[in-house]
Amino acid sequence: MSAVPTTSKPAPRRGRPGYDQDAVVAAAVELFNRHGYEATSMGMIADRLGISKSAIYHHVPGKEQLLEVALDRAISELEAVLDRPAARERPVDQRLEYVLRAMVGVLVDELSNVTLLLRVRGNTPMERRAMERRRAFDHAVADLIEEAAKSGALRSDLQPRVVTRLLFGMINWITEWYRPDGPLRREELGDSVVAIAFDGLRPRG
Amino acid sequence: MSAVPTTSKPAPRRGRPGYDQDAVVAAAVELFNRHGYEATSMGMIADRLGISKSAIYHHVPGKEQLLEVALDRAISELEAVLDRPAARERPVDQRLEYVLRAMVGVLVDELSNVTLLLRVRGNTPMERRAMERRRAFDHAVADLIEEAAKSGALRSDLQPRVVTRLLFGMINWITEWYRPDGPLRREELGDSVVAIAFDGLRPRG
DNA sequence: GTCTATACGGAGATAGAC
DNA sequence: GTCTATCTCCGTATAGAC
Repeated sequence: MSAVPTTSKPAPRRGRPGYDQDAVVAAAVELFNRHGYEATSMGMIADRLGISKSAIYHHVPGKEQLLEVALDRAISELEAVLDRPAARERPVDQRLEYVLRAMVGVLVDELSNVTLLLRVRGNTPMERRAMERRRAFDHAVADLIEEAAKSGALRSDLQPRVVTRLLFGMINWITEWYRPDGPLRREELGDSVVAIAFDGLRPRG
Repeated sequence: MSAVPTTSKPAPRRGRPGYDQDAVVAAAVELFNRHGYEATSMGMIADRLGISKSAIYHHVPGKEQLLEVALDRAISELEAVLDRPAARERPVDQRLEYVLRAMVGVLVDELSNVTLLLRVRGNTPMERRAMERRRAFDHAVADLIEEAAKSGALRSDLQPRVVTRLLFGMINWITEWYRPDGPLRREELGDSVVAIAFDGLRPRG
């Protein structure tokens, strides 16, 4: 249903060599994350790629589509997590644990695009559409947490909504510091998130 | 030592009525948080205040100082937390708990300014100075966490650096969703953060 | 403390050549 | 697929009147 084709064709392109849409979008996303979307000019993207401003318009109709392609990719990957069998066919507490780990995985794999998604403020209709999809995803995970709390798998003295926000904080903030070329692997990161979320830092007696 | 005076004079100003620096900065910060610093124009700030662009230059030498005043205020409040007696003169685990709660308090009290601080990307020397102060604060809290881990007050199977990042995520992300006019009070929020951080979500048997 | 008028550069986007 | 040239609008900042 998305208006933006992902253009992920692994087949070698024919014709004159040069950039394809994915490469242009990737360069744009890096700059959007550094300077903000609105403050990033087409000239900056062109300089980064070593081509002229107008050449970008061959790959994409305008600046906003550069953002839209990246946001669509990020939110689609997150949505896909909830459709996986492991996120649907288990006891609630195991489903929640799986989803938290999977969210960390998507964040790491799609770090730039998800970073961009999390920074969108809803200043245009397109941004609001992306935020709405994100909000639906957040709600689905919140429902999972509430279900787990009602089943007795989670402590009952905390508000599920607040818990959801705080867990999302732990995970979403990963985009602000994680570096794929660093020493920490995604699996260890997921383990740490789950460890704190379920058991906390105090040693168990 | 900051180059930017805070201009917090509660005494009524004399002379011609109009805005003072604090009011101009407050309006600017709201817009910076919505559109990003670079994408916010002096014209947008002027429109918000109902004055002309050039009138702003009476209160502040330029756009960058609007940012600097806000960042200085945010980081100063955070730094002050670590100087409080309660953050220095107790067992490490109690000091850590106090600091986490106090960070939540500062975030809530200085929500707009701290939000802005957390979104700075280091694109100018001034932004990098603010980030350096923030980094020093983060390091001080990280040292506290490491000290608590070594003393046995925290479990030893998690890397203190990763723990620090995840705890900062829970807290810093509060700027993305907390609304002061909402039903959740700062004390409850601090309690929830501490509860998850130390004990996690699993019921204790 | 605020205004109007203006300087000057850079923004997104298009036309049309190669 | 990329280029140069150009359109039109908006950016920060300044000068000087009230």
